[in-house]
Amino acid sequence: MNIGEVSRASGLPAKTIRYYEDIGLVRPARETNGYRDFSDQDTHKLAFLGRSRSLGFSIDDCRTLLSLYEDRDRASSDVKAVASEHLERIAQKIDELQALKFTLEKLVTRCHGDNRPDCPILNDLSGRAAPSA
Amino acid sequence: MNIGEVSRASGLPAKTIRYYEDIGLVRPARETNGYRDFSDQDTHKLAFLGRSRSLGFSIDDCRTLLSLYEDRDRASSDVKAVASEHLERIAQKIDELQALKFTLEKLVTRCHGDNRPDCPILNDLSGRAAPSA
DNA sequence: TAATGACCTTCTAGTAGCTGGAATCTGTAT
DNA sequence: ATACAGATTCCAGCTACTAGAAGGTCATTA
Repeated sequence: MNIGEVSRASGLPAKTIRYYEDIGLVRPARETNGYRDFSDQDTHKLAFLGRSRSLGFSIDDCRTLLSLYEDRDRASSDVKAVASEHLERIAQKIDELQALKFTLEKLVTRCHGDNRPDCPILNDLSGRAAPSA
Repeated sequence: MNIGEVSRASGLPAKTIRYYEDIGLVRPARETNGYRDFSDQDTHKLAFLGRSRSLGFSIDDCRTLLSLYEDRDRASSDVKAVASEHLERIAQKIDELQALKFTLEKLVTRCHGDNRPDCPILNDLSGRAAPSA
């Protein structure tokens, strides 16, 4: 399979697939003309990567997951550990963003948003008002 | 004021302050020995930047906010617009992350996490199970 | 005076994960 | 023959810093 087909099949841009080869996530064969020749397994691997990335796993996590996936003797606890840590980071990120959102909402609400220059948002940023978070 | 003092005063690492000069956010004077010489205004500006960045504004937003801050005739509606858009992006990011979290939680819960190789997480990633999101 | 150590300078390169673009080759259809 | 799609490589750029190297400056101490 040429890269274009694999791209359509996996939903990943060709550039991304080449990049994944660059960093050693896939190793497609080559045809005599130099074109990459992807096996079904390569394609499957790329779909796996696409799904993992879409769930927010880092490339490094993906590497680990992929090697666990290919290890028929892995323990599911190893997989669970990777996913749990990732989940933990996401939960933390959500908390941070929610705190930001809360602060920004207060500031935006307090700003009347008209033609006058007086602005609680700038006052906060400049440290001239008690910070809201 | 030397960069070290300003760093302590603003809470920003010296490296970051130099970087901010590089990209034109501050333009401190120079002493004869080549050291940067920060005015109170520079320091204030850096504190403004630090607070803005801590609220998650992009450098580009910071640039805008800073110019609005320094424009005594600005309309507060301009500031509010920048902040509202930022808020919007944050809210959207939170939504995305919550969807991820939901999916991952389901997967992690379904995985028993023991010594056996069978793993619903890998099954999902490999596309062998109906995706959970 | 010399040495030490803290502080400052500039420069380059690296981080994550691609993405865009240029220059060039291959394959297919007209 | 020509056009055009699709393939190749390589280099640069994106965000917002951060690490590190090589070296100059300042203040204190022996």
